[in-house]
Amino acid sequence: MSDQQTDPRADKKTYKKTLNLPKTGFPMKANLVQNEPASLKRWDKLGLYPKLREQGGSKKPYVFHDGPPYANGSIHLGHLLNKVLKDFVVRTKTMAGYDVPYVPGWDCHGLPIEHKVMQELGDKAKDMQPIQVRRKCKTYAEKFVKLQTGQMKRLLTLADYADPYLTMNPRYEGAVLEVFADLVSRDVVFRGLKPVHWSIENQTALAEAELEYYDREDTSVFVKFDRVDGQGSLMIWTTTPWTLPANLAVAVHERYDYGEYEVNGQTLILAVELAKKVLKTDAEPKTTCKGSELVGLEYKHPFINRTSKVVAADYVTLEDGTGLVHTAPGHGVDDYQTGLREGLDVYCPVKDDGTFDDTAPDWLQGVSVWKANDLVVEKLRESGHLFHAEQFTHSYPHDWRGKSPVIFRATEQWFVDVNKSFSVPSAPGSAGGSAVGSSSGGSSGGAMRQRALDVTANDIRFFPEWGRKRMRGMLESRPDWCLSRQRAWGLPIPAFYPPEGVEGEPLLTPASVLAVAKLFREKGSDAWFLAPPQDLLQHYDPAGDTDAPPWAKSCDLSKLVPGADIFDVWFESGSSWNAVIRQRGLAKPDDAPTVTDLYLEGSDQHRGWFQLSLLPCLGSQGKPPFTSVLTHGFMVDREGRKMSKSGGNALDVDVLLKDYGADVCRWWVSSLNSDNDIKVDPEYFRLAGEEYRKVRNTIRFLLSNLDGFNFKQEKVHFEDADATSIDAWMTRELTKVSDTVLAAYDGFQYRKAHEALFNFCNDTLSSVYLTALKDRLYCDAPDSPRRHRTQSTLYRAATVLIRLLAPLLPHTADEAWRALTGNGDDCVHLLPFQDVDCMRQIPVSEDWGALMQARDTWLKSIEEARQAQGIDNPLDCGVRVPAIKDVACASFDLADLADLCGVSRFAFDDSVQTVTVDDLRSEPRCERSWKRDGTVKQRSDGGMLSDRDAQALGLT
RNA sequence: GGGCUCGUAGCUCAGUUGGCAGAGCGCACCCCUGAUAAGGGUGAGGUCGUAGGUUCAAGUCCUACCGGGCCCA
Repeated sequence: MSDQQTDPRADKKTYKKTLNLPKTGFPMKANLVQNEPASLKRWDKLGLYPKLREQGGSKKPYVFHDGPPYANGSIHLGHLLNKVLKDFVVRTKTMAGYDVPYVPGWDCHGLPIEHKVMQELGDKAKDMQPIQVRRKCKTYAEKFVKLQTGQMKRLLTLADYADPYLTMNPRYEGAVLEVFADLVSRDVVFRGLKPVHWSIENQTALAEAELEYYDREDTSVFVKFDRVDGQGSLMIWTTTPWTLPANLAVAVHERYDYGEYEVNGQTLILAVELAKKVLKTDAEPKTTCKGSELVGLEYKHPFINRTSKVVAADYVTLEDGTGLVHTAPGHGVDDYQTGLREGLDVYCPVKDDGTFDDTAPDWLQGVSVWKANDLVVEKLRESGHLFHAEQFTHSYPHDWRGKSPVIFRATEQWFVDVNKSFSVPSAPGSAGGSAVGSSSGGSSGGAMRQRALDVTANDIRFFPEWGRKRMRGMLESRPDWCLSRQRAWGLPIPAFYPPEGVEGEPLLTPASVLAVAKLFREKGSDAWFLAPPQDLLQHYDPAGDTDAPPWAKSCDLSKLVPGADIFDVWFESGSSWNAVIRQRGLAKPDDAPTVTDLYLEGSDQHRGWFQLSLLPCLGSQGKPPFTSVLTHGFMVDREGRKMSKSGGNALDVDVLLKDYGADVCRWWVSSLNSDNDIKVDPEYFRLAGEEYRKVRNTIRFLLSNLDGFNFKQEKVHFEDADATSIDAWMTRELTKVSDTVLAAYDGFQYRKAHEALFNFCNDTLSSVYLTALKDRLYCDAPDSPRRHRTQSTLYRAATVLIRLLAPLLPHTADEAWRALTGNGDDCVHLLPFQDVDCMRQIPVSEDWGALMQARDTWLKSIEEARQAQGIDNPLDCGVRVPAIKDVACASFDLADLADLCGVSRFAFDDSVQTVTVDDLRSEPRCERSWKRDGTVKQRSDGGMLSDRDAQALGLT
């Protein structure tokens, strides 16, 4: 006995075995990198996604639509953020009681893939037919869909990966054409001119990505454009003299100063700031004016019988030239925009082969543009319009394949007119073939732009709210939508041109488009490149189509010439509300104001997918595709700079998953304010891992103290007398955290949920409640009512907490849930959030708020006293405090309060003015609970024990 | 250059209609050793991007500027 008293280790040995110490199979170490893939397999085996669909039959649907990432490359941090946020939506809405079918998709067509494939093919590409290139592209896209699918699954995202949507699938292609047919029937699709980069060598349009810039020496000229009123000349500058025949305007900047200068008896007008450099003189201008005063001034073309006007444009600069910009809408993008605004023709006298057509002056007809440069200069010199010519070296675009210089040239393209009013037949919506041709009794009129502005202002919800402004600005400034591209890898625009020798508009009617749609649905769009025209139109009868152009009605279909244009890929992805949501029967009812509930993408998609889904949907259905638009920001590094592979500051998702696991990455995502820029650094994942461990350990403590406890059989029903118990307080806290987190989930505020959950684990549970419980959990008799009441509460905490965490930490929550139920086949993801209404019935003293607030000051006093009196262990302290105003102090269990302070004894004592800490070291210590309880005395086994501990051991 | 947006503690972020600058992490010091590669307590940290203005009072409203981001040009 004396040994036991002198050697504390002996105490341990004696009584440790008599305690109810925590025990669980839920390990402290998560080992996510190994265990998460195992979870994936288990969910696959269980059929989690299909099971949820079965369950969902009776539930209200929540229609959430995935925007398609591009099927190219490995996923990056932006995908991680986007996909995890989307998964939060899917999982929180599912657990909130909705049916949330979620079809992931990929954007498969388009230039980046075609470009990559062409690069890989190298010289071989030149001899290949479009269909051969397309097959390579398809294989390429499939490869990356597969790769990315695996990576997205690894992020533990829940989606219909068994049946994703691919924009290159036949059923998808058919559905896109059905949307297009609707737009055609609204009469908003037209053919117009637009300048594009044109390779003369390959006689094809090129995209920006297919250009390579090299230095090139050209003749630059300063040219005098004589004023119609004879009062001098406008001086312009250009490095492409061959574009002068297409000059239709001169642009000035309204705010710049322009001056009239006398040179060799002529009056020349140019920007004051550039006069010295151009005229090589210090002469002062005769007069000056603002550019705005020049607007409207008429001038004569130097060698064509034509007058044009000065217009204003804000892209005019004072870096080169004269401040007066030669404007040829057929030969430049800026020029084209200006031309549109000013109502100028998109005039382009240059043919496919780079020679001038018969609208050009006769001395240029048939001449190539490169030869024309010299001819034009010579002509200007002869007529006295040339002020100066010099060789000029500048960076100039070249065809990436042939390395030959390209030109800007207006070509015929397909457009959607966003300013033309149309009406939409009333429900049922078309985009499936029901409404062909014009229809009466449609919905209200208005052009696409105006309709889009209206719904943006009034009907759509934006998260964050400023998305509304951003969308509006982009809609206001957008031009007509150019739908066509001159490429191979895409969805063909199903237009047919008349046979050679026949004049007329191309055949493109609602019925002809739907006929091709039907064919594509059956055979895929490869048919366009394989089948003869009469087969492409096998579902079409021109004679019965009132919209068909006259020539087509009597034409032998086999003589038609299929067009070579494909759709802008944005039209394909912008039709996904039809090609995925409506086609799969997932849409909201036809009479609902929108097709889906939510689109969620990066904020760049205000211009991209959001807008380009909104426009076709308004055109086809007369209503927006989404009720709500949720956006997130972009990844930047810790200095706030953009992340890029070339910048060397990009993080690899595979590496992050390997180092931290998906749940930690997801926990990080949930911690973000994702409205705006998101700073990323490896360090932040380490910190997220630390927080994750904290949460995991808290759950582990809950589970480890529920070992052997059967909630259904042993749960304690709270009586009124329990209202002042610490367990009642915890129950109230549970309802609070549940309310907070569910409200945050409902409003997509995952950061708020994250914060509430972490603080609940870290503070409410770990620091306050669980710490206070240790004594009773470990030392009370295993089946004591007090311990059972606490375990009932622990169980409730576990079930509420684990389910709230499930959307954020799918693996860990699942693992914990199976540990809680003891059934390895259970799956928390098949359950709704825990209903806490039954817990609200449990009586709770309203005094707990004041007590918990007071606890902070008690702890501070205890700390100070321990420092002052040299008391190491708080269990060597007793605390006496004066009664708290308006609190029924007498009704509280002093043992609860002592445990909340971590001391051996607690009392309300009106004889003290302030918190008083007593040194209890002279009193005997219970060798089992280590508390200096007043009841400690020697027991029948010889140990010094308190009443409670003696009772627990059955000793007297 | 234009539209939208952001700048608060070392880090991540809260800060409603103007009313005494907050939380968590990290850090420092201490405790426990019966959650143990865990757990608890206490504490230090800020000229709210800069400069003006409105106001009794500004992180918050206004103006300009500086530095980021997205989308355009």
